Amino acid sequence: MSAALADPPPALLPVAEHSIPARRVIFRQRDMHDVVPFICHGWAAAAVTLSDGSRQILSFLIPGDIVSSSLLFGPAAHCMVEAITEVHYRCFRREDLKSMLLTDPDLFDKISRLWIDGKLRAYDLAVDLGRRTADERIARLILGLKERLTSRGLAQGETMDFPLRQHHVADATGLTAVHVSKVLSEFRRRGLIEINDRCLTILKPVEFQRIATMR
Amino acid sequence: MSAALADPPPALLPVAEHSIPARRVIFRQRDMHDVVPFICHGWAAAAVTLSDGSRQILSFLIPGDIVSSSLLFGPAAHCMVEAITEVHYRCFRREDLKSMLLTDPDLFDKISRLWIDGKLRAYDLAVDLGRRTADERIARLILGLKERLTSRGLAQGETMDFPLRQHHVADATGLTAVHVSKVLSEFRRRGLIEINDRCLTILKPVEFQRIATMR
DNA sequence: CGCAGTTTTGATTTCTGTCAACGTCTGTGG
DNA sequence: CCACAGACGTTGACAGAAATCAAAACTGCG
Repeated sequence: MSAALADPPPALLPVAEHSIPARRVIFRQRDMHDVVPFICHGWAAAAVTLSDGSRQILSFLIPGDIVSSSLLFGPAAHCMVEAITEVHYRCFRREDLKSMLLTDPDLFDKISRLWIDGKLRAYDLAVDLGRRTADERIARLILGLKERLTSRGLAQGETMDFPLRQHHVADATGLTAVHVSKVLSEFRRRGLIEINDRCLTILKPVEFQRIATMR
Repeated sequence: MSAALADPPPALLPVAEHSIPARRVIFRQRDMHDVVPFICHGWAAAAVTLSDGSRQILSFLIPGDIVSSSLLFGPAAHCMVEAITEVHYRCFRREDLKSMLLTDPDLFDKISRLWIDGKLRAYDLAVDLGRRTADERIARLILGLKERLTSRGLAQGETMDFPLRQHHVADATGLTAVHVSKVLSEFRRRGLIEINDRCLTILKPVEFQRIATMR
């Protein structure tokens, strides 16, 4: 189960709410903020862009996620965030959160959990990118998303929303969109998964899981 | 400059000091601890091992590093730590650190800095593994280590201790030891670096830097 | 000395990227 | 309602990067 601040502390009032259309950048790598934004609706991606234009997506953000958890501690976001679908998010003042943090040990634990989870996911990503094949990476991405969605009550059994384009999958797995297309086609051909209408269903959970955990 | 707790808070006394010989595991992925260990001498590696035996090194630990920064918040280390050289480290009680954390805002900032740095390095690693070639990854690993050593006064100009075996470099960069050997040979042949006696010197800093930042 | 761990080198294979062409879908404006 | 443009997805031929395999030399050490 992944930690999330699905219910922000009731004493805390958002200072702003925003709505952003799909494919729009929410904020850039060098931006500074004194607010901490939480996603309440839609999907986004946190990414880094290299000077040759290639991108690495570090994490997909779904409802309940902090947009950039380093904003909890300082004004630097450190990565670019882009809306995938239409996104609604709410901002809280960092100063408010910080002072609550020091007085409310419960909130402190919640935030620590959030941080540790984020770091573990960053490490998992590194392991995937460093040591796994294209098939494994893609299967693991899908299963990881499904697990996170499930833990927030946002999945329906083996079916889940899947608004990602193949280039998102490519940018997240360190592959090219062309290769992602080939791997997904092969998954479909083998009857492992099905993608219709921006929804993904895992048809053979056991076999699919095996691909993700080959090593 | 990378954050480090080179000088632990003076009021805090280590509850234990240890010395571990080279190549010995300091602790395992599933171990639980109520102490937070800091390296005071030697190099170690934090790694994850997959079931087929392949490993991904997530970070090299040098003097001043917390052995596993997730230990600040909970008893789970989440990865294996192995000594590369002989290592000396000191342990502090998590409970002591935690209660100081809530009273001493200065320490709080220091620790936040440490966390953010750790996470940024995890993200950098993911970007390197996902989007860069073997040459770039190896050059960046070397330069990253040099920078961290320099910021702690542990490097001598363009020369630094380099106790890593080629398999360490391979495990950290997602490559094989064979390929690392070929790339390092090529670097040497081009007169970019020199490795003698477990010491590495960057002979052409500008050119070497360029390899690391090609994209 | 002998042994285990390391490094080097070359031949070959596998995986993934690149390039290019084409088909589909979606939303927009006439 | 249709035409069109841009984004997206698919496919095949080919190229390139790194892995794998194998053998041999080197290193440090009990």
